[in-house]
Amino acid sequence: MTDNRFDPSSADGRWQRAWEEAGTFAADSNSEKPKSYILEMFPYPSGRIHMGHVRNYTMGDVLARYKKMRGHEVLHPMGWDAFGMPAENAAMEKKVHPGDWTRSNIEAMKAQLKRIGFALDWTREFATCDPEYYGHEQALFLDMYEAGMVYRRSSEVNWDPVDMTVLANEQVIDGKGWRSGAEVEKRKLDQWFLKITDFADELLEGLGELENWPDKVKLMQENWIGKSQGLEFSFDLSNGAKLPVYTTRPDTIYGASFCAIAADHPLAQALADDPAVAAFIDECKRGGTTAAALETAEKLGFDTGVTARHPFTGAPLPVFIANFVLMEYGTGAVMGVPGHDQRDFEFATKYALAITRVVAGDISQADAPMGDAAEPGDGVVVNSDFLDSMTVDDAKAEVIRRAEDGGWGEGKTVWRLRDWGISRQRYWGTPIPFIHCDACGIVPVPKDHLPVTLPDDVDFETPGNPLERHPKWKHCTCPKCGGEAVRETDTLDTFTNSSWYFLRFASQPSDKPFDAAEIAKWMPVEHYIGGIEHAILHLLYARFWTRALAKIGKFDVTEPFASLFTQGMVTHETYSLGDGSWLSPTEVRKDGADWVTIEGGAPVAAGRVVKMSKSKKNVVDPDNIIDQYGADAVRWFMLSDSPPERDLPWSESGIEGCGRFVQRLWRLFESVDADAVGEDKELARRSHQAIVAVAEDIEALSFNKAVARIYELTGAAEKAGQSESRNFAINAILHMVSPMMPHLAEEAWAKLGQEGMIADARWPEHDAAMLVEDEVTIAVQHKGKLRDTLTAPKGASKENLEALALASEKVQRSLDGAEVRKVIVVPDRLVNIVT
RNA sequence: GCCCCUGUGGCGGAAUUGGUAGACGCGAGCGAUUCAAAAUCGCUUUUCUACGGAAGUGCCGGUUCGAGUCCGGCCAGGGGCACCA
Repeated sequence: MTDNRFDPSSADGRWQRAWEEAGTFAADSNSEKPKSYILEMFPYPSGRIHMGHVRNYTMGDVLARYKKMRGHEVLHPMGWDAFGMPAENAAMEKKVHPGDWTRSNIEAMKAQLKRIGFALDWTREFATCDPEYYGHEQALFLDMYEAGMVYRRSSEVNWDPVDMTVLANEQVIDGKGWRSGAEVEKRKLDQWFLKITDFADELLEGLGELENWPDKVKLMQENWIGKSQGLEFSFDLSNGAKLPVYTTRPDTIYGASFCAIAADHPLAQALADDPAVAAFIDECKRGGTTAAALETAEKLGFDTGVTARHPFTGAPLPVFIANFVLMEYGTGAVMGVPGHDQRDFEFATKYALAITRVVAGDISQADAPMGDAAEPGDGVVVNSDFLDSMTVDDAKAEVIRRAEDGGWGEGKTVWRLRDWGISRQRYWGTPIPFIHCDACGIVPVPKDHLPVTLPDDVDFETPGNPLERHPKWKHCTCPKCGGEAVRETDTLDTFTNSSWYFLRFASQPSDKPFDAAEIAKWMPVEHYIGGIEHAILHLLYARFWTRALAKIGKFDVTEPFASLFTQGMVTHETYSLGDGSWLSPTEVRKDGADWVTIEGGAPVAAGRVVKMSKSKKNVVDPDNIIDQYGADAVRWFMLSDSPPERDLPWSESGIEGCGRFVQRLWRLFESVDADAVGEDKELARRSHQAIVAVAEDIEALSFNKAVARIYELTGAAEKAGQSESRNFAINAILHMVSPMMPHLAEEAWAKLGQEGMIADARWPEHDAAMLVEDEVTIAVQHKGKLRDTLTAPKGASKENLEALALASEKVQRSLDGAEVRKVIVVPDRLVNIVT
């Protein structure tokens, strides 16, 4: 008796080795074929592959394998985003070297990835902590320095007191460190910066050409870059100084009743000799920056006694130090227009300042009283002398024109985006390749001295930067004067590592970061797939690096990722005991309709379906699932049911269903009678239709729809009697599932006596003539409701369809003798009778 | 507060973009096979129904011969930004 089951435990590994030995997925850049670069965001080597990785890489894998079947030369690489703080945390907690910890994690995760059978080109694998990689990164950084894109300045930084490092604005969430969760402090430090603001305009404009990016991500980047246009002008102050302010509403200038400056504005600092002023400034700095604190924070001001002269009316406006004005945005000073800005309104109410209407619905409402809130909306300008009855937009332009003509102000664009602070006081990162010399100042490390490598002997017993404390590492000679000097001990933010890795995958010469000709062959990435959490940081930085390197003349690519796909999370039900403690899915079982613990049978509450996380214990380990069901069932599950951009709820019954389908397909493949003859036209037609539809679905990344179509055709083939058409259908199914369930497909391919591997096979051809149905089902409606369906030959005339519809007994019953006023016929689709 | 997205059976979700709502999967039920079980196969599964039908895609209204799809107004859930002048 033959065992007619597919056995993944023997087949999976066998085919994985076969692909590896044949070099099936190694990309040949000299190939004449059209090129496809498929990339998933490379993982941080945290220790284990989780289901989120599996979902991400399965999607990319289906695309890579499909593209190969379509005759493309595919680059589908994998590597490791290997620098970062968890390695240092592990070093501190477990007394291991960050490098050793990282490399053993890579080892383990690579073995896990290989078990899933991904079509990866492992020959291009690298980790960002390889000195070769970060050495080239240092070279690129020096190129950017030479091009004036890097600078150093003393700046107030976000200091994380727990991790003892500086954080980028992007890494501060609600005033807390993104990793430690500690309240972030302000400190002044000399920091390295990348001039991303020089690229603000093109990064914003470039979004326009990214047609295949989700609107959501583009919108988030647009908001992050935050372009606004307005007027910058200076008030003459009563103390003889000038006060530059920035406003996006110059049209409301006649409504200004005060000025407000930030607590750390130079003018405020100059007045800080007065203890009352100093006390107020201190109070402003203490204010929390959390969402909740801001929501409830009262608008506070301190009248400096100085007044500003209104540029048109000459009226004296009081100048306040105010807690709601930010030094980092615009000029750190604003004109307060209470009538049409909510913050100004609240401030004016508190300090009894004039609230004047200068915008109204129309000119006749100029004297309409203000309500209990500002009116920031559109309208016409009133109570504003020469601006009266102009639209808001015209008035803006007019005020800017007069300011420029009068030489007291100019139209200006202001960005929310700040320069990217890249200094990190950390060991496990790319050393910043600069040397500090007392005689020569800051000197770049000569390129032939690169890489500046990290020392191996480091101690993590005390917090802070181990490079700073290292006895020898930072001491060196100045490349310029040969005198004693010290190295820069800051390392680069890890986001720099992931800002160009896709270039290194495409081309990896040893003597330079990449080769322009090779980059031209592969870039841009055709499909980039990863999590929505990188919508701003990583994706903005990678776009910036690509544009910066293009500007230096490294290549012609401006946008690195032609199409972006952000996949949803893998979620799972949560389980908890009465005391609120979480239980892992392996600790519970279903007892009838209820959940109980496996040990002890205690009642368990099944909670919300949320992202798999260690803290909620609702994680499922891919390794265990692969042991149980094989790689193909897991891959199939990842593609089934949920649209890829949405969350995928993991379920035990779902994976079981996938395991069943793997066996069902195997039985179908085994049922092939190679000598079968005869045509089954209906099945043949459905096969051709599926070939077209599944291809379209895969190209649109609608894997759930492709899966559903494969189920349908499988069901039809199972029910059909033996025929050539049935063999054609099964062959089509085998090819269509091969990107999704490659091990099963190879095993069946071999068993059916086919040459070579299906990984090298082509996507099946369809016959356009076979797609057309000869009969169609026509819906018949009356009063907008479906009354009957009828079968008609495709292309039947309107008259025929109308006659057929009216002949229907059900339709006649519904008409009940009513007069037919109109009949709408949509050929091959429906007849709608109007009475 | 501002901006954006999403609401369809018990569940995940389809619906050629204005043309038969609920494909496909999961779950559930009934049956076949079996000494029994697993596995497998078949049928049923939106709701109500006086079995003729009627209602139904978060709610209210509109446009249309026809609305899950378009428009207006709500409600709920999720996400992003956040004192950005």
